[in-house]
Amino acid sequence: MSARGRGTRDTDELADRWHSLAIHLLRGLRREDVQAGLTGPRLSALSVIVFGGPVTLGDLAAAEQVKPPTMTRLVSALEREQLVRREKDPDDGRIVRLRATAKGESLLHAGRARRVRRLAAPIGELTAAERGILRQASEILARVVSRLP
Amino acid sequence: MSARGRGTRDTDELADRWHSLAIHLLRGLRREDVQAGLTGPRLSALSVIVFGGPVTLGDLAAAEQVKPPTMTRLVSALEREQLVRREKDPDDGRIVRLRATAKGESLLHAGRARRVRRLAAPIGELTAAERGILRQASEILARVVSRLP
DNA sequence: GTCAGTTAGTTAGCTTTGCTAACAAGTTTG
DNA sequence: CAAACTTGTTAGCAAAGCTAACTAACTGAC
Repeated sequence: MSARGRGTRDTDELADRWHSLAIHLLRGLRREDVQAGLTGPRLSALSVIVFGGPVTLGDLAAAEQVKPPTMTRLVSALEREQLVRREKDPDDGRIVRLRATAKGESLLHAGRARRVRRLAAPIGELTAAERGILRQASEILARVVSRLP
Repeated sequence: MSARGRGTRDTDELADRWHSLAIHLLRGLRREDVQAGLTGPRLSALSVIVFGGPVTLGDLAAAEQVKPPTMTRLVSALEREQLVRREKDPDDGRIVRLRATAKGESLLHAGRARRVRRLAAPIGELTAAERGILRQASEILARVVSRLP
């Protein structure tokens, strides 16, 4: 079926609903991010660095769907708080490699736990079947997001 | 089952997954919002005004999960572009009631259509069953968001 | 009826995040 | 080697979020 074929009305309404949902979900969690000592974008970038090993600044910007100057600033903030180190690449002097410090790792885990706890509370109240639907939907939606034109 | 009972690991992972998904969904749509002539928060506020009839500034701020000063500025921006009118309440001089102008309504619909089209493209490629899951999940997640502590 | 307290919204000032444009330094290639 | 490309940074702008402090208007107790 084509993207504008049958079920267009349905599709549009779904799209709108998810857009609004994403906005409200993030606003609901923002407070917690701040309490964790890191804002959302910083936490998100730190998370990629922690789990994705040493990574270049450009790759990190691409992963976070952000332009390089924005990532430069995010990384500088993380470095100022000693959560991340910039390392020179021995082979290519232009490249900056990013690595999390021990402090960065432990802060990430603490912050993530605190944030997740907040969202996890109401998710934990759901039935197992409802959580199953959320799980399936998250996989579908991840695919949708990765295919945004 | 309690919120921290069985399935805690599962719940935490779901929470984390949805948080990250929301961030990336919004970043993917940001470009389109700008092209629509309105930023995301403005579009979102305008949407509440258009569909929710005349509404007070405080109620709108609460609905958008934002503090009053933030909403004052969003509304001022919308008013400057003549998308919204501030109206005095005849009974209570403190209250500001917000109403969309005709221009505001048409711009909302145009912007919404443009934005939705972008997200709707990949959603339209899904099977009907997958869309069904997304629909169920959106209802479940809306309940989750409304219960964020 | 007046005065204290509360409520609704605004103003001022700060931080963070996003962008583009312009630049510096390093690498590759012709 | 010089030209062109790549990587990251700096500078400067706008938007959105906040708190603190203020004005104006309403309410209630006396």
